[in-house]
Amino acid sequence: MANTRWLDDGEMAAWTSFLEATHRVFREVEAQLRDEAGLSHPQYEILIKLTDAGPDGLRMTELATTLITSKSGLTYQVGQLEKRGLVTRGACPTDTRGVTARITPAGTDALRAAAPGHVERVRAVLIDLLDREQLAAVTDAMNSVNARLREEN
Amino acid sequence: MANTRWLDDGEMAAWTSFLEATHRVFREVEAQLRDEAGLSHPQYEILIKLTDAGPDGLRMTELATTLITSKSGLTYQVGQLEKRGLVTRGACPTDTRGVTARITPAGTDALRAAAPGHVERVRAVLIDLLDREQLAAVTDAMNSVNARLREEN
DNA sequence: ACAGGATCGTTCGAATTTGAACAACGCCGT
DNA sequence: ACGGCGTTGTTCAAATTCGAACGATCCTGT
Repeated sequence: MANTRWLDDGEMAAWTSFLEATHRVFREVEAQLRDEAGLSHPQYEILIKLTDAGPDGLRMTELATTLITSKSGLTYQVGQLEKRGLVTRGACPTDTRGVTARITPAGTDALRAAAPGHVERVRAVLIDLLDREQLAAVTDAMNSVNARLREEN
Repeated sequence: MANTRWLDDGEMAAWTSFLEATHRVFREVEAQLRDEAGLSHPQYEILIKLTDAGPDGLRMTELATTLITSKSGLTYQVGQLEKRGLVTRGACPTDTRGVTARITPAGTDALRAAAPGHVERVRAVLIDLLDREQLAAVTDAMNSVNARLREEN
C-alpha cells in the first residue's frame, strides 16, 4: 500500500466547502418540495426525467442509471408515484423482462404545480448566489467530474 | 404570485451538472466507507468533527448544526457510535440539559484506519479530477453559497 | 439449438432518516 | 422569586434507503 496522498489545505477547503454546500442545498430543496409540493426530491427527479423522455417513457434501469440511484430504491419510488396516479408502469415492447415507466397527465400537472416553488428555492440556495463566472466555473468543474465518473461504469 | 423566473440554459446546466455530480460523488464515497471501513458517511463526519473539537468534545446541537443534519438523526448516529465504543456521551458542564459527545481512543483509531481509503476515494471522484483553477473556483463558489446560507439561520 | 453468463426488475430484511411531540431545563424581564 | 418562553436532546411512528438474493428473461458463442 502506497503512502496516502493527504489533502493539502486547498484541496481540503474544496472538499469541506463542497460537503457543507451540498448538505445545505439539498436540505433546503428537499424541505421545500416536501412542504409545498408533497413530493420528495427523488420523486421530483423521476417526474422530470419521465417528462423529458416523452410518451415512450423510460425503462427502470435507464431511469436508475440517469438518476444515479439504486434499482431497489427506484422500484419503491416509482411504486409510490404509481399509487398516486402520477406514473404508469407498462411492459417494454422489446424486452419481456423490461418495465417502462411513463408520466401521466396527472403527473404532468403535479410537476407543473411543483415547479415554480422548486425553481425559486433552487435559485435561492444556489443559482442566484453565484455570478455568471462562478456559475460557469461550477458547471465546468461538475461536468469534468461527471464525464470522468460516467466512464468508470 | 409573481411570474416564475425559470432557469435559462446556463443556469439549468449548472443545476443539473451539480445534481449529477453530487449524486455520483456521494454514492462513491459512501460505498467506500461502508465497504472498507464499516462506517457510514454521517458517522465519519461525526468522528472528524469530534476529533477537531479536541478533548472538550461538542454539544449535540453544535454537532447537528455544523453537520447540517437533523437532531434526531444525530442522536441515532451518536448512539450507534457509542455502542461501538467510538464515542462517549457526557454531561455538559455549563448546562444540565446539555450532552457532550467526545471521541474515544478507539474512535481515533477507527478514524485513522478509515482515513486513507476515504481520502483516496475523495481524490478519485472529485479532487484529482479537477485542476488547480477548477478546484479554486469550486471552493470559491461553494464558500459563497455557504456564507449566504449560514446567515439565513 | 443450447448452455453459460449477463441483465432485468422486484422482494426482502435491516438500517437509517425525518419532523413532530415531549419532558426537562435555562434565561429573561419584572 | 417567578412566570413565560425558547432551547436541549430524546423518543416515536412512518417513510425511505440500500445491498443481496431471487426468478425470469436475454444474449452470445459454439
